[in-house]
Amino acid sequence: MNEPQWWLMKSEPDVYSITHLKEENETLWDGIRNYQARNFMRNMSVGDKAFFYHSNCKPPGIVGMMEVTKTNLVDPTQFDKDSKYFDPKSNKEKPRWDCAKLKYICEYKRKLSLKEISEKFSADELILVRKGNRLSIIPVPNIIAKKLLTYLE
DNA sequence: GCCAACGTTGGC
DNA sequence: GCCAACGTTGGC
Repeated sequence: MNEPQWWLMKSEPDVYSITHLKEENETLWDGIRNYQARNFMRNMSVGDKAFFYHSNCKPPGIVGMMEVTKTNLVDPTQFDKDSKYFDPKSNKEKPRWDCAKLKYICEYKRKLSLKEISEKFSADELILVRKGNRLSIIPVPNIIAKKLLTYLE
């Protein structure tokens, strides 16, 4: 059994927050329309862990933990004409976008803000703190994940 | 295949 | 609202 890989997954709390996930227990992480982020998601394995990051809010930061429960799922929103994620260039024979299913693990008592993360990590260590980073899904090396956890627990 | 224009993300 | 950093698009 390999050690689970860690990820950092961003969501705007106005759209989907850790509270929503807690209520649902499990969610399809759909709407990813960036190829790099999609490719990262394709590399996820069941049992992997992810930090839930609230973006575009004050302050942005890590608020909880999730676990990957299913992978290689077709993102249904690409075929939904009423969805903002509808993609006319995709087709059911060869779907362009897929997603994973994530399960709620916990919400941290205290948010670890981007500011704190920036103070504790260098840009080399963590993609998240690199200026201009816009990826909504980021792999987190295990050693970095462990360091993050020491500030969260 | 190059590259300029344009769009998006997201912190500030 | 600004802007940096990319990704995407489309003309050539």
